[in-house]
Amino acid sequence: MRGKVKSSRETAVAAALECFRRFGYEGASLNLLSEATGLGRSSLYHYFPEGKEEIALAAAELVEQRFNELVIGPLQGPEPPMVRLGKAISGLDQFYNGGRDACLIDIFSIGDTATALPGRVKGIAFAVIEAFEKLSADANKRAATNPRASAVRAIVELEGALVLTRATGDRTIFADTLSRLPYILSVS
Amino acid sequence: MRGKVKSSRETAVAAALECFRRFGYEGASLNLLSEATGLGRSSLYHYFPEGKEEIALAAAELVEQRFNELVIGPLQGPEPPMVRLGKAISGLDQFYNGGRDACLIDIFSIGDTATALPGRVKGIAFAVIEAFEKLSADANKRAATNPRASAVRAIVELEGALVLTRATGDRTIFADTLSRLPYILSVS
DNA sequence: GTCTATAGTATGATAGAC
DNA sequence: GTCTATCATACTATAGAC
Repeated sequence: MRGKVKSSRETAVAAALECFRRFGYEGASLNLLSEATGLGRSSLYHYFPEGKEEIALAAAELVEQRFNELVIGPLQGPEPPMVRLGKAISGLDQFYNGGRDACLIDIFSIGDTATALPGRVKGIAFAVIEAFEKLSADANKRAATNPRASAVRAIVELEGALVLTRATGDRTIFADTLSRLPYILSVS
Repeated sequence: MRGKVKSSRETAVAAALECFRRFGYEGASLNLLSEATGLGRSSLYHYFPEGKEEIALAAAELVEQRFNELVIGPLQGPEPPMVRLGKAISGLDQFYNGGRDACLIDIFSIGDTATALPGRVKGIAFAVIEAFEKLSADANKRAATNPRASAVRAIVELEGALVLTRATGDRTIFADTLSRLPYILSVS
């Protein structure tokens, strides 16, 4: 029985994640979360007894899992660096929906949001930086590049592109940044 | 009497701006705004009859004014491009408090925030892009650079650096981005 | 201009029937 | 597991005394 279709909780977390990305932590009210998940406020408390903070934490965990599948995993594959980066770029485009969806690193670092949340997304940020760093190091084994600085700059440009794409509505900004990643990380 | 010191409204807007930058639009409740401004909820409605949205709009206008003074004005000065950019970099460092304070372009583009707000900050974003673009064009009059793309990339890196600095607490990210601006804009 | 008081609504969260 | 009903609190906003 279990495993055949996604459980209510799983689908609920995915819907809640959309909510948080669109409206922010404070903006995603239980009413919105209830509508988005189709669960009813009380049912939400059945799946997430600790309330809103637990929903947000589950959303952050889902992001971590998806990022591992779509970005970090491909970056660590056995193929040549450029192939790995190509897969990661596709994953990033998918994860951020072509620049339309916000990043929790941005969203969950605003305000006095609950204690566990900023730490969780901070961890994801560092994991991505490390993965980019290793890729850049692999691609430049005897060159005098600075993989760490390049990796940080890659995340900086991705986060900035998402902000500016959201603010201006111009999705070419995000697309251009994706296409710049090989250059930023010195992977060719 | 009036004019000697800043009016209550002016100081209130400055305090409210701090609130919005720290907690976001939804997170900055009237209680927080009342505490921060020292005005009392009712007094806030005396200065801003339309309520919270008017306060946020006034904050956005203050940002526009400060940005003109600290960044856009210096960029348009008569000095050589590198001197102008140096002043703008100092202005950016001051405006963003060394990376500690968020950008309204980010904050006010989250959620279903009131109608006038996203448009207002979008305007500021385009104004900065244009100013950077002209500076880069001035500095590369017969070179084959792309001033528009460079200007967009400068804002992208600034916004991204602010996000990542806020999320990680590492202010060197913002400082490094400031020091990269001459390179990004091909101004030397 | 600032205050107290308060309206009316939305919030996060709980209890208990089914 | 989902429902209705409800709690206490916080929210934005208004009215009116001073």
